[in-house]
Amino acid sequence: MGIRLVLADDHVLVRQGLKTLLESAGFVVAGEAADGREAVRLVRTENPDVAVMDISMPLFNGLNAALELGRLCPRVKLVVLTQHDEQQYVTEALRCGVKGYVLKSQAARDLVQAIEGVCRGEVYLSPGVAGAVAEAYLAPQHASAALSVRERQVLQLIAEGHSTKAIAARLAISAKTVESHRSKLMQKLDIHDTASLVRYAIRHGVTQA
Amino acid sequence: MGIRLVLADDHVLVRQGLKTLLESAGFVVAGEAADGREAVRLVRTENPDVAVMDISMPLFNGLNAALELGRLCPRVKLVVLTQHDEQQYVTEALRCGVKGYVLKSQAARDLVQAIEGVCRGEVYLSPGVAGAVAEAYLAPQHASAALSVRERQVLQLIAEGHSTKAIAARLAISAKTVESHRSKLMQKLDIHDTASLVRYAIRHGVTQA
DNA sequence: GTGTCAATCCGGAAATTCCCGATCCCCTGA
DNA sequence: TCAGGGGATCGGGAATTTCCGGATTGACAC
Repeated sequence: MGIRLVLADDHVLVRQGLKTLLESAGFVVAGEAADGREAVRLVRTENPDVAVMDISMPLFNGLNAALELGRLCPRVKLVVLTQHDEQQYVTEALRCGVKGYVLKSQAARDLVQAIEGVCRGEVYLSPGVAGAVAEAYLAPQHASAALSVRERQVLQLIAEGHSTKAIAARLAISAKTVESHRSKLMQKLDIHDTASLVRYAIRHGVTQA
Repeated sequence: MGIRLVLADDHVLVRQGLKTLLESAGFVVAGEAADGREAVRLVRTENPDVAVMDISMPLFNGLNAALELGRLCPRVKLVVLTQHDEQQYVTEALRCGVKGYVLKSQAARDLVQAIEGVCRGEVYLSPGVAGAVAEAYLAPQHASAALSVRERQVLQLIAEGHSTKAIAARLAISAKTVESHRSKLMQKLDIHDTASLVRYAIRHGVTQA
């Protein structure tokens, strides 16, 4: 009998497509969920071998679900789907107990291999993100992944569109200090342009679009 | 013979799923593309009945492609897929000549109906966005910001974090021209810093956070 | 055929970012 | 107690980018 899995994605259209793909690959889709909360409930009742879920879902996302499943059903392996290949996403997912990390930009075969891999107890990463993980291990700064209060403050002001000079004026410090915080931010986040900094801030709720 | 269509989505995994769904619904998928540019090229060579594409794709998104197809291949009907049901997204898509607007949160049947509808010359909107369009008619507040195709394209690349130089290289134009587009953008939108430009782009679905 | 406008390009001044280093202060652990 | 680490603060100078003004071409409308 095939591997049983639960599938979670807030987009019904995408979910139906994935379901079809996975079934034609020989898996059994034991249930579907539209958000993380529902996914957790489903995993507890269905007790599948693997849970496959999108990370970005409304209300209760895939990583929240991952943490909860890690506590409640540690036997169930978790494969997440995402479009993000940046280092911070991958490492954060791994910290949440995710066993498989698959990029949506990869073909279906990649997802199939990930599911089979985690069932054998392996950790599976899509081609292209393994490098990010290696970097994270080599770079000895992941202890300082957390931003300081001042840095977060500067990040918010940058994302709100204030110039370095204006930020300096508002915080009553030198423009050079603001630059310093900015570069520290970029270093910590492995981001090297303002636009990506803004997107990071929005994604992390530091400011709004 | 079934309706021929071209499918564009930057996520291979999602695209494969959609392809399977559409084929089992009796459509013929004549080609697949990973971004708007490729989609336009494919439509011109394949000359399908319908183009189905995700709005949010990197480098050259679905609405850019919509505008270009409206000029080059007005016969080909366009159905866009998106997760956004807000009024501004819908009306903007309609202004770009989109004939079908389907939410990813809807089931596959909705997409099938949309494709069949636009082939009969109808405009199809997913349940839930019709109301948004009605609102837009009642509240005629726009009168603003009709960006040219090129400007939208530059805006997207800026918001994705590419430098002026990199954008120039990708578009095969002078960096000076990119600067020119950028300043035109800022003038039209009354925005005067990159961060706000990025937030604007995200709010209007030109790129995502 | 004239006017408008998008798209392209350029020069030069002004502003900003980036990469180096440095000081001060606070806290923690040996 | 004191050495060390890290955050917060500043600066110089090179490199890059933005900003402002102007200018040309081609498409399309009236």
